[in-house]
Amino acid sequence: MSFFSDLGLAEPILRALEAKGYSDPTPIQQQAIPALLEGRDLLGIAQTGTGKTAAFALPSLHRLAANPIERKPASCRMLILSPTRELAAQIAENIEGYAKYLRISVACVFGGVPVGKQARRLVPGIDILVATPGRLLDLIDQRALTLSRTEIFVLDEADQMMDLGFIHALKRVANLLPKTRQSLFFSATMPKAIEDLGKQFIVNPVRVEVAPNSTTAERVEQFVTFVNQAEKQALLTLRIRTLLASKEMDRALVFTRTKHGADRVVRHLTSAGIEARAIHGNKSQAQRTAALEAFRQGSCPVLVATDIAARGIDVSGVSHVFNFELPNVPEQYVHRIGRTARAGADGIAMSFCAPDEKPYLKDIEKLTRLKIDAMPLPENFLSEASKLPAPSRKPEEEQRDARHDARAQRGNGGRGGNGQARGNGGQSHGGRAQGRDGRPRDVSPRQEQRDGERANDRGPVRTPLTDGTGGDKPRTFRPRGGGGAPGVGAHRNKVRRAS
DNA sequence: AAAAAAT
Repeated sequence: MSFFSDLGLAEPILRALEAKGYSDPTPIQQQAIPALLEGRDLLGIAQTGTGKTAAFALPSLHRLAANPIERKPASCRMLILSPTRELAAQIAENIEGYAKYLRISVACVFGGVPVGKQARRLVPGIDILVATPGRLLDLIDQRALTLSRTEIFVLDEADQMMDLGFIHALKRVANLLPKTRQSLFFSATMPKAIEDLGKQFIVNPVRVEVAPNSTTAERVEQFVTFVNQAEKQALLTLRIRTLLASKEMDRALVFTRTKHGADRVVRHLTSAGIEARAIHGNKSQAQRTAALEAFRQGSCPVLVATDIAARGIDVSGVSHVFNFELPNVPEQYVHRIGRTARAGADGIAMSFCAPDEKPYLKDIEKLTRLKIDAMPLPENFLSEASKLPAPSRKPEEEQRDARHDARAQRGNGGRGGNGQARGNGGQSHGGRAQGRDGRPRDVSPRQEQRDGERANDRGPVRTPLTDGTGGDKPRTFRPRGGGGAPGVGAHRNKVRRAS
């Protein structure tokens, strides 16, 4: 059983595989395809890069093509749900390739782009629909789609889809599906609680497990460097610069904990002359698509991402994954480093661990049953770090944020929003710019600027990065709660939360 | 606590 041709798939499917150069099924495909051809439900546990998509797409294509019932308007015969737009697009693209020689139509719907074209595509009905949950329900509510004739339901990244933020939408979708259907759940990790929850949606599934629960991708070499949060940026810049210079690095994916953090890292790298782009949920869909495309094409060697890109995203030549911050859900670590060492290639994962992240590292090592080797800081770290330039600012974005804050503070005052753009620099709003307690609100200055001012107030600041030699960018290192104005930080948080 | 996902 080591060829696709032994698995009983229809000839046009085999031809498409041949055209792609695939002849041997991966282990998960060997196990899943026969069961799925029989119409069984399936719980698939497999690391990414093991051929998950083909494992469910090939037998489903076979079954759909073998039973060519009349296409009904505004319906789909097979529905695949994905947690991110990029992953949905990638799945659809792969399936289109496998369906090349079949009369099977494939569509993909997700948010962030106009809905009209997507809705029109569904009018005559579609065979295979790949979707993210929000837009799918939107189309259903618009009567552009019904799930009453769906024969096959696939949940990719099932554990994430059953997370709190998704479970509601998932339950709605599940309720709209016919009772008799084939259901497939796939996930790289499958914690027990999630598996139990999933059993509500599947019936007597075949369980296919390729790697033991939560084991780390094996060919990824993993390291951890213990470093203060304030020094991480310099460390990342220097590491990437060295790896690029020595041609050891093809593409690097850098994960941050927050969307803001991703933008910050990009600014630092860019100002150090390293081309980098960010992808996260606050970017427009156009920006997200462009960033991923530039990364894929190779015109941009560094992609900085939130966990939006942790799962499934398949880009060849990702030689390095950096965890700028450690994920606090250990499973997420396995997903992240699975972006490298794909399809037989090697990969290196370098994690930065600040003192307060050590518990997360423990969790990760426990889950992967692996002790991650420590990699020391470069010998010349301090002196090299002090030579790095200050990051560039992003004025438009700052202004937009500031305006947004101000508007939120004023309440929804119709279209008064452009007042601030003209002239008086915002200060004249003082009368209204007050917190709820009536005290004047600190509207404009950014935290970095405050840091700078404070540094000047205090005279020379000894920092871990500059050796106290006073580089062009003083990096202040302020112990929490120490020094003056402890209320400022909390106040700022309050303001930001109001937006 | 953060991120993702509809407008």
